[in-house]
Amino acid sequence: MQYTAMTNDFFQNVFDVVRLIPKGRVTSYGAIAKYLGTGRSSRMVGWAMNASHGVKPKVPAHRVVNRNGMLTGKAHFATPTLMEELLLKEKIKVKNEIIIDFEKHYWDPIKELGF
DNA sequence: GCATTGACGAAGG
DNA sequence: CCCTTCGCCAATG
Repeated sequence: MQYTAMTNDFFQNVFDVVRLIPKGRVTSYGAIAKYLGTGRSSRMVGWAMNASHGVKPKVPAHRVVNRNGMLTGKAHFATPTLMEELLLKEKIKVKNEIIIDFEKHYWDPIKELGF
């Protein structure tokens, strides 16, 4: 596959940040976007995740949800239940496609990694 | 090349 | 509290 220079760079950047998310923690698309400096372009983060399938070192996309803690991207996984299962393995409980105690598991790259 | 869409988010009604 | 609009930008039709 061939992306434009900018997107390719952006994608790799997003993947790198997602891989830095500690186990049992989650973050939001907007937080990643802000950390990367793209700010409001949170959609591009989601778009990047869409290309994360089959990427080599595995990208824990299941640790990335929207700002409401909703598993909006679960439909894009191999199976509709895979995302919930992966989160559950990391002691993150999910109810009705929403992460319980989302703020408790929230991991902000800007806050944790520093800006 | 214009219109629509999207794993988002904030603001307005 | 729910719904709509706007911004953002790449991909797709």
